[in-house]
Amino acid sequence: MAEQLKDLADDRALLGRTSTAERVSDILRSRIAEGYFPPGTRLSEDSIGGALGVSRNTLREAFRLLTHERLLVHELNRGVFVRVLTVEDVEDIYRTRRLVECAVVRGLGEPPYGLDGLAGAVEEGRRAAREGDWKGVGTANIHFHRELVALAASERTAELMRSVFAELRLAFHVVDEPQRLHEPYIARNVAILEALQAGDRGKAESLLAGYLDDSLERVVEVYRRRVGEDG
Amino acid sequence: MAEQLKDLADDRALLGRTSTAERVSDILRSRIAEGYFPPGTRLSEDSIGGALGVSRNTLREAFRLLTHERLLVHELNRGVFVRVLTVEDVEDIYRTRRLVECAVVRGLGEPPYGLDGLAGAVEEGRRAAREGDWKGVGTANIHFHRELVALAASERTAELMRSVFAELRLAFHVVDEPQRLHEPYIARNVAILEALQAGDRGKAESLLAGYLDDSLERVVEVYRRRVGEDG
DNA sequence: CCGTAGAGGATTGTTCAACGATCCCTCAAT
DNA sequence: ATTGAGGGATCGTTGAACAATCCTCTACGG
Repeated sequence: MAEQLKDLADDRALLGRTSTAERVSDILRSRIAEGYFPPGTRLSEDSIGGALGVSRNTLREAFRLLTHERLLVHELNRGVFVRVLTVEDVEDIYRTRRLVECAVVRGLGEPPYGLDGLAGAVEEGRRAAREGDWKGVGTANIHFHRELVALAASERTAELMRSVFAELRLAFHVVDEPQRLHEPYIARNVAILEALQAGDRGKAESLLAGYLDDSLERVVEVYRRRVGEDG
Repeated sequence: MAEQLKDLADDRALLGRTSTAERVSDILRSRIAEGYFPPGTRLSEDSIGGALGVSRNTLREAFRLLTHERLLVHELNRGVFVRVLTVEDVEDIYRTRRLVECAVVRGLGEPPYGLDGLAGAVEEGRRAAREGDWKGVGTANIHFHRELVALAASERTAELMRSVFAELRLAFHVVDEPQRLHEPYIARNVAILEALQAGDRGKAESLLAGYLDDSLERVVEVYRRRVGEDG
């Protein structure tokens, strides 16, 4: 009986957590993630509230949730906009990623590790690449690194990085050259995974660090050009 | 509860400045930090909104800010409560601290570093200790580690840890043996600072790791006993 | 032709009242 | 001891109202 109650307690998370504001924010979050609302878009209270059939108060509550996640920015008396990351933001994102992700790898105990999630993300990326779905490759890439962070088995660390990866997607949407951006890193993720499978943390960490440095450089390079266009 | 509401009404005078919701959250945050609202307390929208003289909408926004900082937990249709950390939470907090703080030290470039903030926090702790203000020692201790994280010069990393440290304060308040908890670590912070001043990152990192391990053990030990009392 | 001031419309900021939904407590019945 | 019904309290959401602010378009003067 105790077993069953424990399992039931896990399901509880799937049950009650559905206020209207949260559901609205879920919808908007995924719309933003998929690029339906590109960075810079203004989200009008009237139109979105009307389209979704919720009141302004509820919608504003959803906006606030997403603002806390740094996906929206709020400008007084002007409304909320999908965040436009600056180059400094992108650099800070990668600074955080390098700090945390490398620390996760370094902090791993003795092998073997639970690498199913990582292997799954690698496979996901390969499949998307075969189908020419470069956006899907980018998503799989993010999944790979999210799984990597999950190896630390720290809820707080995972949550921080979830938000950081969501921000990173904003940068990817601005860049909008998904193949050039994501293709080179499929092989590198495989190499990291193989190093971990071999139990070689040191190699995995240095591969990861190199990956992040290269990725930052590439993203910033394209990003700076792209942002320059608008100004 | 009646006492508390009366006192809250006195804070109403401070409500002259920035966004109302932020000011409300400032008030509540410090009230929680000082233990005025102990963990587990339910914060009623009606009574607190009435005592502070703000509308429910504004108060709910303040609640949301604090919920995002993990100081409050929100239960659907039940309201918000001051968070009660579990032992697992405390362990996760220290897991995150160890991951991030050690990574920050490891990731430092070549010396010298900007250690003024750290030195200031050490001095703050010494002064509080001289005055027997053990709660102040705990605060200074947190400041020390916040300054340590600031060395990474990453806005996102700093923000994560700010929230983690705020949570930690909740644990400290439950434990409520500030001298036993904080006194031993004044000297250890000094040692870490000196290692950094000498440019010895490796030593600083191992001192820091040892500090965090000991601190976790001590907090968890007392915390588990303390939580056991309530059950 | 250009720049500026101002009027008007549109949008957001804030509060309030109301109603339904949910939870908790109590009490009676099995 | 467990179940179920009822009542009271609180939360969730909506809709409306009004003030404050921003944006656009127009008209005026240089």
